[in-house]
Amino acid sequence: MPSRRDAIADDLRDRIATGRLKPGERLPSESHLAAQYRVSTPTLRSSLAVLQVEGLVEKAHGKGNFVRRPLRRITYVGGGRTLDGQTAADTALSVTVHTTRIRAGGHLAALLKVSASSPLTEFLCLSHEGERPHSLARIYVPCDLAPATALREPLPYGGMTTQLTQLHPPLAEVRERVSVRPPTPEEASTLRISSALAVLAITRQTADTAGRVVEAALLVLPGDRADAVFTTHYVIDEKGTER
Amino acid sequence: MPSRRDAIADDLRDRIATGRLKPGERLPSESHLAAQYRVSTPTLRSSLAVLQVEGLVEKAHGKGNFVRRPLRRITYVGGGRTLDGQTAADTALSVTVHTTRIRAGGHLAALLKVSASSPLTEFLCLSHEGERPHSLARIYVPCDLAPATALREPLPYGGMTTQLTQLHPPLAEVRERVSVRPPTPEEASTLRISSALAVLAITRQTADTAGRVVEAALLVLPGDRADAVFTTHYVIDEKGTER
DNA sequence: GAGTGGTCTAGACCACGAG
DNA sequence: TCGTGGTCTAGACCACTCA
Repeated sequence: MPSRRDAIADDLRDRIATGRLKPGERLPSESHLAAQYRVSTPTLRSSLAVLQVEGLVEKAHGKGNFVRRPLRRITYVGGGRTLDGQTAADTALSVTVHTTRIRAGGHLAALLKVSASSPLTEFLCLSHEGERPHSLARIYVPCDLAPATALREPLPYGGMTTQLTQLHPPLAEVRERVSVRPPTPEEASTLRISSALAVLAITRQTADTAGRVVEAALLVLPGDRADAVFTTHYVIDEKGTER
Repeated sequence: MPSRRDAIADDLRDRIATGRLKPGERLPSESHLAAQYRVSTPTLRSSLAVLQVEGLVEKAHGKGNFVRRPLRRITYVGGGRTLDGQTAADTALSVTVHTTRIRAGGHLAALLKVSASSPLTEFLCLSHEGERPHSLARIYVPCDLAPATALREPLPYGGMTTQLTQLHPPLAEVRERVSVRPPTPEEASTLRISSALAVLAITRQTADTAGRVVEAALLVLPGDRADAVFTTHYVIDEKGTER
């Protein structure tokens, strides 16, 4: 037997799917809905929570619950085609970059395969699509690979990309690990997502032909809007099929 | 100011991290904990819900709340190295496969780039690691590529892999789309995960050199245990850097 | 100030698991 | 049967938004 919560969530989901509740529209207040469905407000709120993690409803404290506008999906393209990973070209993204010099701690040292406390340049990137926060990226590069001017005049977004593709030795391999987890409180607030919504977390390592890790990135994308796409081509040589 | 819920969740998380609550151990009952923390049971339950989506606590109706044993991570390796995508070799996975003949609906037809209602063979794979459900895979192959015996004697897991790598024309490209979403009720129950825990959903298309999609797969992995790893190599030719 | 959602309470009743 | 978690109630009080 379906619970009241799920039954109400199903009904509201249907009202959204069939357009009886339109994108951007405000739902009746929680107390009104609770009265309509003849349940208590906590029960009704748990129904809304279901729709919230599905990305169908957006809550705004003091204003109401709103049907989410059909969300433009974010597509992360893997494989190092764009080093920053964002399809920054087609969507008008505004990006703020903070550049800092830090020292590798335990986690970062392992990621970049450098000794602990070796100097790194951190690019902290927050991209917006209009008013809406879009994604969060922390990119780490060994200091000798980052332009010395980066601290004073931050690179434009993607500037590090062209910088790296001209390296010697050249780039050889991109390794990306995708996982899903709840956002940290900071991530939830900067991305303006509910802490109940999972994020897509991508850890990227880029290495050159000498095996040196020239870049590592920690990317965080809101789980309800983000996809990551990876394309791998098989290469045929004389001996058989390889990768 | 942190809410009571978060404060209690933080405290319990700390008790788990420092080993004062050990893996597999049963927590005090919810009413006991509520009394200890001097909150009502709904408040305490919401704290446990936080730890639950973080994968630290497991609830068992009628038995209690348990600290999760450190979970062996599932790593999906992308790029078609193993067509089934599971690292079946090193972990003792038992897999049940159900083979069915179906007709492509709208979604599947688009995925396989075939006309609607063209015949497909579906491999419904549920893998277990010991007692614990591990992952769910629905693999679709055009009927003429699936061995005719598949319906009577289901292929061993991975059998379709070797079948496909020997194709003519040979395989050319694997395209994988990773996204995160809440599980469907069926997925939640077959994978034995809470419906509040997001899953990693991977849609895979494998094409041959003629551009024909020879396989499509819908993979579902529990979000608290799963990673997906993609490795891309750059190929250098005389003209410059390519992929 | 009026209305909204956010948090929390102190219970009630039901469903499940184990002895 | 007993203790457990699962669901739900009918409120209270606070914080936020907007007129």
